[in-house]
Amino acid sequence: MGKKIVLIDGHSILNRAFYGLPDLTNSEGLHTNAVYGFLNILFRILEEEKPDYLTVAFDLHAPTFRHKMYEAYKGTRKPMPAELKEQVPLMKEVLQAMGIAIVQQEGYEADDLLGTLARRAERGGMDVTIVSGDRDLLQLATDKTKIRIPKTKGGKTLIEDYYTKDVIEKYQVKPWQIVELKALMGDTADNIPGIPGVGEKTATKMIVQFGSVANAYAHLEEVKPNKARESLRDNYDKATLSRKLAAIDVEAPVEYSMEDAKIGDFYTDAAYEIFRRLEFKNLLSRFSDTPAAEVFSPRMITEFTEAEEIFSQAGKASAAGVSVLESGRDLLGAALSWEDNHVYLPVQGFITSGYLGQQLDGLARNTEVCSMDIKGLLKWAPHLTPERSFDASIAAYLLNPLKSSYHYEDIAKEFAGKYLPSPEDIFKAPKLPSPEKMEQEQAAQYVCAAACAAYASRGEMLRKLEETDMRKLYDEIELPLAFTLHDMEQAGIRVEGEALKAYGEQLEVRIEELEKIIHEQAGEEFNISSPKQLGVILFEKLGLPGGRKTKSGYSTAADVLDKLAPDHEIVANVLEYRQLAKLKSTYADGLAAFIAEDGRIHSNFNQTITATGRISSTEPNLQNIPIRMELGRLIRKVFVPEDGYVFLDADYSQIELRVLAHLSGDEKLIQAYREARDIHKITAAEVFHVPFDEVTPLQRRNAKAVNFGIVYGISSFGLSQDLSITRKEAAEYIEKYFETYPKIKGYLDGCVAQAKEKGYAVTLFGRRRPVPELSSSNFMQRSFGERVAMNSPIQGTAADIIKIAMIRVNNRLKSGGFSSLLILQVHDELLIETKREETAQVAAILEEEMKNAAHLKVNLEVDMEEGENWYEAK
DNA sequence: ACCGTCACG
DNA sequence: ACGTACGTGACGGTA
Repeated sequence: MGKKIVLIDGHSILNRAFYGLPDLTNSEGLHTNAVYGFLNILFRILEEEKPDYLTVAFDLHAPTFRHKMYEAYKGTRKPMPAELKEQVPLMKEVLQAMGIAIVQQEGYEADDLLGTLARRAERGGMDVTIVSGDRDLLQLATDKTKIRIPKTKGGKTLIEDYYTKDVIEKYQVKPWQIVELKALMGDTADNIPGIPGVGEKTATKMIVQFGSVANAYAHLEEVKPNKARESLRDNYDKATLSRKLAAIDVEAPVEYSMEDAKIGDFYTDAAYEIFRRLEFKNLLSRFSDTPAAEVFSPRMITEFTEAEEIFSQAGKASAAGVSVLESGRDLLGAALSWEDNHVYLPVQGFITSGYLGQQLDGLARNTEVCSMDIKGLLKWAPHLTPERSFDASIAAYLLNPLKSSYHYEDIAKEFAGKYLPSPEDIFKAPKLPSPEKMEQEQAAQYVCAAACAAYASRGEMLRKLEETDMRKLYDEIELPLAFTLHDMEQAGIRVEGEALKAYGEQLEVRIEELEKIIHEQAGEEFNISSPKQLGVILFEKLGLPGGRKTKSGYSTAADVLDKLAPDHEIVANVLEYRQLAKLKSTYADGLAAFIAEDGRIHSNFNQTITATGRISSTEPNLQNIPIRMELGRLIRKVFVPEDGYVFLDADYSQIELRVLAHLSGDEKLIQAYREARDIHKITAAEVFHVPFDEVTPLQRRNAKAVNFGIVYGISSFGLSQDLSITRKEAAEYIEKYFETYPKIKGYLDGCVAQAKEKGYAVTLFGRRRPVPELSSSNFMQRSFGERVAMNSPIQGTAADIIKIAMIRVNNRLKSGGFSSLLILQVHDELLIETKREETAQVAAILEEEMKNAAHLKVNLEVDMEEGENWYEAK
């Protein structure tokens, strides 16, 4: 069988990959999406083709003959974005490290190199595959040379293949005639002029009829239609030049040795090193002999006396990794990892979950317990303390809060240089099996690896936290907070299931009514919940003026429909239907599904999700329970305290604006808060130059929107959208605002400048958020980065402050022997289920700790309510 | 799995 | 010219 060579058009594929993939950066901020996409396409091609030889061709930057020629014709190629430009040398470096031949030559474009090498290889009896995103290359197709064109469609890469017959099928001409086609129709992307007035259709007809441009001129009188004939006659020079521009040189004097192109082992040390630097972790797994082979077989402990001995041994270490395997409410086993010891203790016989918990609690008397998830561990070992714990996920989150997940194998690799087997490696499956189905050997490896990762990464992570000035943030806020969040999750919140059900049924009645009315008004039945179908009904059948568009059709978002409400009665009904459907599905039915056997909902509070330092709530989300609309707000009546208890709810008054006053040091804003009056009204009075008492409600509303805008990273467009005013007016408001509070602008600009310089934004307590978007050449991305740089310190500082308050409130309730429980946090609000007799004391503690969580240049004010349910307490 | 929508701060 | 406000999570529909 003949040998096979794959030739790749380097720039073209890099380009495709760049525009086809979202922006990726490694933690140094280096853009890597194009390189990553290129490699994925490369590996796919190699798997499919299994070639013997491989070469990648690049253009050199020096102007070539053909470039010069089309510069003469308005050379309007867009400059390469900086994010792509920096990846070109990187790509070459990667290829070199993988031992892949690169060909590039002064005076020749990649096309010419590819064409020349393809012909040479074919003459040598080889099968040839050329990979490019550029259809120009189709002229090189033969029966032995296949052109492959990758296309990204909806995230998937489809590859179109062309031999001679495929080109004929698609373009009705032979491959070499593509040149003739281009000579006539031109190619704007390549700045080939072509013949004016001749497009694809006419050109194809002519070439099918005459075979070539030269022959068309030879039979000029037969050319039809008349217009094309005249244009052809008048533009002989253009045709000749265009043909020259379109033709790929297949006889370039390329210096090239087939020997260098022979495929060897890509998975070299150098390649490994560079993949690691670029953080291509799923490509790293292709390295068969990587240290990922570090498989350890944990010692299995099944005898009670052995277990005793193990805990005694581990207790002598200064630190030990701990991880548990659980299923629902059961503990299945625990792993310990310290120094060179890896043990797994399945729950069985005398080794009960209670025993393991006790031992783990005991371990923490002298040993620092290192875990990937301290909050989760607390379920089994409730007496752990922040003083003797380490949480690797939280540390990793602080060091880079932008990651979407914190897997133990990534953390071990990054911070301990350890290559631990991932769950996929261990279970040889793409997804983690359910705990009860795990083989015990594999379960042991898995749980032990997690324990090992936490233990082994501890030193380096703490060092990095010191280095980044976040050690205090970690020690005094984040780690203690995990304990507070654990308490809150355990506490849960009582929900009246029956009342919730009744609420849902009430909604259902009205939903069915509305459905009938809407279908009647539309004149047909359709799914109102489908934006697609709704769009067709509203904008096509009923002919309403369709405004904004989305990727998949008309936008039917509430703000769009609001504007259409006067045009047709159906719109208001749709809006009401939407509102009710949301309440029913997400809240009435949604929440009911989460009521546990104790009659309470135990939400998860996640500490390692948000970019800014806020916590998030899931399964269910209790941080977005309706309040703005009365109908939704009623749901809060089903959230009730235990008998003999009441709710105390306290929220910070405009904490973000107060933080802004502090961070900016603007005396005027600080003064406004010292006067403790209505801040939006004061702002309105100042911005609109009217006496305080004459501020109209509209002026106050506008001022309030500006205040919000400032916190979000102001833009005139955003403000204009919010207030339904012109951009110009919005810009004027902003300008007046900056005049009113002169230090704010300087502060915000400083935030951007600092984030640009350092690469991250910082809160008052040292929390960092990287802002890689700031170095983007894309206007939209960069603007986003600027807003983020302005918003993150404000939102993040507010998050830091309420976290401090939570920890202190919770600790005081516990140490003070109170029965009251902190049960919810909603960003600027805390909810306590308070024993009636303790109400006054708890209220005092809550207020005191919230107000004193931070001492800013303005006081932190707290509004507090008491109630028999959450509706009343807010 | 992704989009559009909408609930909250 | 570009086309957005910052931060989340859950749902139903659609591919």
